[in-house]
Amino acid sequence: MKAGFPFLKEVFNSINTLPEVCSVELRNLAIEHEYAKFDYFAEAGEQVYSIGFVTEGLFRAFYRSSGGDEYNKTFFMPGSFIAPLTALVRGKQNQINLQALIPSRLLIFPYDQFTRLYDRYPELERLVRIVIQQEWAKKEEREIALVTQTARSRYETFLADHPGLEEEIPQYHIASYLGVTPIHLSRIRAEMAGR
Amino acid sequence: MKAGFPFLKEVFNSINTLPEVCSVELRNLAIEHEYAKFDYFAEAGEQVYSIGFVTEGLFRAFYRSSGGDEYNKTFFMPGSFIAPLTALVRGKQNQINLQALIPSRLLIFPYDQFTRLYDRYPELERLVRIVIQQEWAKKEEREIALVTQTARSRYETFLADHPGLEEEIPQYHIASYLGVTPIHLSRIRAEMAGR
DNA sequence: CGGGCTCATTAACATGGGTTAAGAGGGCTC
DNA sequence: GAGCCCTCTTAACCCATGTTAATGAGCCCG
Repeated sequence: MKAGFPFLKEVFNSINTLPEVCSVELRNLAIEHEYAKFDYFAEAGEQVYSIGFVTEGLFRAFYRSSGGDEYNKTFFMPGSFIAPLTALVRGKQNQINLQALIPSRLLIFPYDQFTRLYDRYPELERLVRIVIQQEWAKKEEREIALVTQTARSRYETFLADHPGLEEEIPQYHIASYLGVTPIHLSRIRAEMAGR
Repeated sequence: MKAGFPFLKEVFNSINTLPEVCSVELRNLAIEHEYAKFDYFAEAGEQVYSIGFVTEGLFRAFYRSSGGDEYNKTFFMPGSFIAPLTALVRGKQNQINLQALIPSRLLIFPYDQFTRLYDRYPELERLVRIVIQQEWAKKEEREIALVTQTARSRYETFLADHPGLEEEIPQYHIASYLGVTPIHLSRIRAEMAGR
């Protein structure tokens, strides 16, 4: 039961130390859930109420355009928060799909109960603020890369940032993350190998 | 003296109500500074120590590539926080230029003293968390738009999101924000007018 | 072992947007 | 009013990347 919780506690404490009572409340709030390959934690079109913490496996966040094309925004490795944040924050219908790419496990928290803990544990709110700040900084880097770098150098950055991930998932997921077609990624790979 | 402070207080209270003592401390911490057109609040290459709040005018955040090309990330209207957040959070050298596009005014806070207030005023930390969450959501939308939409529809979105701004700044700033050359923006405009 | 899958590669062609260059219009200053 | 600078536009050409289509490799399953 809640086998992933010690891992969560370890990750949280490395960001901002929480009082023991707060950890206990978090543990009581969490449910642990297992995801098979291709299962969804959240889907576009739904109302959403939860945030998750990845304890095992791998997820992706992707956006599906009206034409049906998919664009991968982020990969989530163990130790990350995973949440349809925009929908939760704005109370709007979710636009972002969160899907397991391999068999995975999450600790899941009801968002309203989680945020209600902020009132009693400012340490938790601080932890969340810090995590979101870091995510904001990552997004800034990615935004700049998308506009100023070529697809090839974004691929090189991806390889450096996600060691080993290339072997675990199909290349079209990586292409989608880079914002190019699988055909073009294939060309880039040919070009990199050829010289 | 600190003419912009009532405006800051109004904006802050519309996000999360702060205790009066906290407002007083904030006011004591702030210095007000005037910026002429093209003055910088922060420049790439510096160490940075402050966050600002725009009370009048207009700023842009831009990234300058190694080749010297500029890419505009954000425009800051009155009522916004403005800060080189990535550099502040990571303690690294700043990469992002923050520049006034018209004569402007900021309320400026030393970042370390501002964040130290979080310990005594969780309400302030909550306010910051909420603001950053909203900014994160905006960045998500922008990221998706950059990858999935054509330059023309990004321009249409820009016009809807920034009413009136087009008349205030040169078009090359808008082009840069859209991630295209001024030449191409001109083509888009011709195409939109022609039909 | 043969027939479908899925995924990656390759080629031919199409297109969005970059680059270079030239010119036009508006607003300065002297 | 002449010259100058800054901004925007237009045109010609070029390249990165998308699209469509065909081929091949690996794999699963009956």
